[in-house]
Amino acid sequence: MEFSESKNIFLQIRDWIADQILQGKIVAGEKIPSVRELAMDMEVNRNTVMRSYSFMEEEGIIENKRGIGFFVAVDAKRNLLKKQKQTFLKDELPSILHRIEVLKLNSEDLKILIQTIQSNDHENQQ
Amino acid sequence: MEFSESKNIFLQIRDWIADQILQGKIVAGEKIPSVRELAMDMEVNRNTVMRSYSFMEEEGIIENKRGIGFFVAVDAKRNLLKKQKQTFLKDELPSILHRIEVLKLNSEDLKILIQTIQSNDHENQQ
DNA sequence: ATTAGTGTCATAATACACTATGACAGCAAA
DNA sequence: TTTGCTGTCATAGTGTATTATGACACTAAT
Repeated sequence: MEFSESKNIFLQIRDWIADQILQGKIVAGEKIPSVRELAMDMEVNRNTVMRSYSFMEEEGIIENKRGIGFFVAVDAKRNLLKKQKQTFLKDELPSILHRIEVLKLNSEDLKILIQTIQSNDHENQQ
Repeated sequence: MEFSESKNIFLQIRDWIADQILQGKIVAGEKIPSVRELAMDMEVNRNTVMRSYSFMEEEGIIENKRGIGFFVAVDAKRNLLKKQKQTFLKDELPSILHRIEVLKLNSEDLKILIQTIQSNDHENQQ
């Protein structure tokens, strides 16, 4: 995995796992990679992955079974959706809006963005 | 100034100055705060501000006059606009799109976003 | 010439993310 | 019971952002 320089690695790992859950690639009750295994795959230290997992455990999106490993919590996806939606609209969107205003980006520059939003309008199921 | 934990302070200072320039609050040729002064205002070390300024000098958006201070470069605004526009569309927009897809945010959730974009459509000058 | 304001350089100390490694306990299967 | 997975804890080392200070050269104004 390729990491960004500007953000802590253990948070990027967390974000990656969370994204897997939101995309449905990992479902509730399913086991996630062991600390050692993921550390190997991502060419990262065990302690760093451990930190990500501890962090996610406190958030309640994964749970530990002693001697076995970590598993996706039952309401992980629902909680992640709620929390991230709130974070995005409240914290990230304002800076995005400011960016768009300052850079004077118009409908043509952001055609893909508008298309993406509109395609979500036609999906009312859940 | 309030700093985010996740990003380097000297980069946040750079972003702040760049934003002032893009907004036209500081114009070409104008003097920006001295290293010591800005450090005081932002409650940050001199060396940290110095790092921001050195960084911006390498980028060509500010210039130094020995013994006097730093000044906004002539093409600073134009260069910043070009560079940031490119960075936004190429690096940041993709992750925003992915976020919108995963969180299934629709036109109603992002009403303000769409309005902001459309208001830029009616500004064809510059 | 003196004073005060500029940037600049050097040094040391602090804080923290990340790494490297070893050791130990719990669990499951052979 | 042994083997091989799990997580967990402890310890030490590295790199780097940030802080804290001091000192020096340049410029402008008195």
